[in-house]
Amino acid sequence: MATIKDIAKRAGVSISTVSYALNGSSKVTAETSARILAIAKELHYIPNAAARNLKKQESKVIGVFLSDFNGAFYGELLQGMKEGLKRSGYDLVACSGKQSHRLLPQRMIDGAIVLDESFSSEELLGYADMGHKVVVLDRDLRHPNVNQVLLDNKAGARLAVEHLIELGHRTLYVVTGPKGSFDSRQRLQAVKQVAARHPHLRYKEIEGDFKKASGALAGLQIVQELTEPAAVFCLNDEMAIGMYEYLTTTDVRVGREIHLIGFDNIDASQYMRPRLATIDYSKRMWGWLSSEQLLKLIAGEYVEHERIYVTLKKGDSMGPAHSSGFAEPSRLAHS
Amino acid sequence: MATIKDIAKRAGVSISTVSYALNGSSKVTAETSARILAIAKELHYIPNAAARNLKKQESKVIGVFLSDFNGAFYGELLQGMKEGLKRSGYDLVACSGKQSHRLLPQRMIDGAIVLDESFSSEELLGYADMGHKVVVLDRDLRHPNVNQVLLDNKAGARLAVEHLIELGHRTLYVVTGPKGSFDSRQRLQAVKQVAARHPHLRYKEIEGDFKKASGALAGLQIVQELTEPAAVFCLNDEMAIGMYEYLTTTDVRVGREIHLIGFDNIDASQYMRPRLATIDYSKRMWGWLSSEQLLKLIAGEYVEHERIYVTLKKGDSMGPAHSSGFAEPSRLAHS
DNA sequence: TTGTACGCGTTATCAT
DNA sequence: ATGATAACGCGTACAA
Repeated sequence: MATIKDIAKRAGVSISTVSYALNGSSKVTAETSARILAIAKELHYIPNAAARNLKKQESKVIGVFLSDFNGAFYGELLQGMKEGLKRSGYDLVACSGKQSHRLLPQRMIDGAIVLDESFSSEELLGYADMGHKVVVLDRDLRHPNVNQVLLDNKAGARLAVEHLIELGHRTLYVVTGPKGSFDSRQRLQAVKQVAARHPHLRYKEIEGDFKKASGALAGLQIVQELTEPAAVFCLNDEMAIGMYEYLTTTDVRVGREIHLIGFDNIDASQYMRPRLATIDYSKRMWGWLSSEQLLKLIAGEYVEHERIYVTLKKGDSMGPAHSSGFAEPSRLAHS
Repeated sequence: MATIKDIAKRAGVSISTVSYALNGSSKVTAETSARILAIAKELHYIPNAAARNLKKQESKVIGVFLSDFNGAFYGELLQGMKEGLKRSGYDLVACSGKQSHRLLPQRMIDGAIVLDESFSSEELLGYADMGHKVVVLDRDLRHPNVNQVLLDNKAGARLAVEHLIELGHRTLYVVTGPKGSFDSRQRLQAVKQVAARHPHLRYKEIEGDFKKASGALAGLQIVQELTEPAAVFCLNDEMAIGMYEYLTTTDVRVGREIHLIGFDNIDASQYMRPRLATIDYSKRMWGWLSSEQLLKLIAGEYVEHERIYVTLKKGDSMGPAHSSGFAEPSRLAHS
């Protein structure tokens, strides 16, 4: 490991001259500088991050904390973050698990983007109090050092429910996310608001956990009590797809007896036939904006909370309520 | 930011005493130690990683370099790595993109696991020469500081081809990965070896890139020239699923006119109906073993290269060749 | 228990 | 105008 000392010795100058040369300072003559650069290259010199970080009190790395690495839309989200950091000199590392939280207070990273319910708000506030900068994507957390970049969950849920009401549906099942989920709570709240304005709508909740299997399970339950066409709003696409896949093993047809709509428009949704109706938003922009906000926070700029707008993505999995006459109840196999 | 200096001042002792107390050394009396710990907690003391890393010449973080964050099996793979590091005191961070390579030479991480073709072997060897520890999952790279944990690609490809030959297939399309891919090259090589032993096998290559779309494209091409049942070996599941999904839009039925087998057994494969035949292996074990190997490398232990064994996962997407009579060529719509 | 050198790069200050 | 000296950031660990 070559250090600036080695270079200085070899070049016959002091370490400060080397440092200045390496940092392109005008305090060194062009020739000296060139000679030093040449020697640095020759020795494969690479500055030690620990030393630099210690002095500069920054690492030029930002961390994103995810609940796991399985999330169906993490790819695009992280891609967006990387784009937001492209020209900033910052690098992005993805972390998961309580263990890795230490990177923030220990200052190995200059800031954090959090999309992980299991990262407690108390812990986060503690770090914020210590001066660390955080952007949250999954909760309503107010602190000068915390910025929010949240999905417009309520608008999305409203769009979904109003869409199925317009299509004439009068029976609505809602499959929720886990109790602790901010997104799930917000979406559910909006569903209730809309439902309250439509008293003719029969409305029932089924608890899920945002994972595929819980969607399949909810599907099983719905099929068993199905007597007329029903609309199902799965609060995310993963559950919708889980239910979808379960339904293909029964005689119940999606878009006929059961009408499905999800939330997230993950990659797999576009491949379903009939296509899964869902709520769409740009994961790339979400990531991009998050990193932008964090950079501003780190730079000490004032930033307002941001909201990611959503749109309705129609699909034949959610059709009009009346076209299916339920003429043959025998089709409803209970497998 | 409280430092050991602050604690020392408050406790009326020297910084070295504080350091010993914090590190649980027996050189400090229990009372003093307790007092110091209490003050540390009170001041919300957290050691500065840069200072510690600088002194200890290690960061207790290892990095995994991925080509992107979209990979269908990264979730399980990374989960396996985390398990391998569980009790080691090391944390895992995932990185992507050339930018982030600096973390290794700058010593922000103590070692690297590489699954990213775009991370060049030259660069990697350079780092290995500088003493950095690396585990590669995607190439044959020999160096004292580099360990390989590779899939048994050849066995897998052999299993796949022999399976379809046993089922009576005489026409085989192989959809390859990108040219630079080590996995693709190895799999292809094994295919050729088996094919050479079965001269009656008509065998044709189609170039793909391991992504969904290229599978669909290959499907289009195959359908257009299809005159009798054919077996298709997509060198990974993503392409197989791409082709699968394309075929559902035509009159060609998977498992009848076209028999499909993939490689990887990604999550989505189990949901296809008929199920996608594929080559299976434990992503969790792959990750687990990789991190184990890296830890040993870092510890200076001697480690041999490892190989991840694979198994054949049968599925109805690959049925016997003879059951489909091709009685109605009109079924082959060219949509 | 404590003083202190050390790890390494940055930068203000001082000397030529 | 150039470049050298030294303090600094913070925690570790040896010598005293």
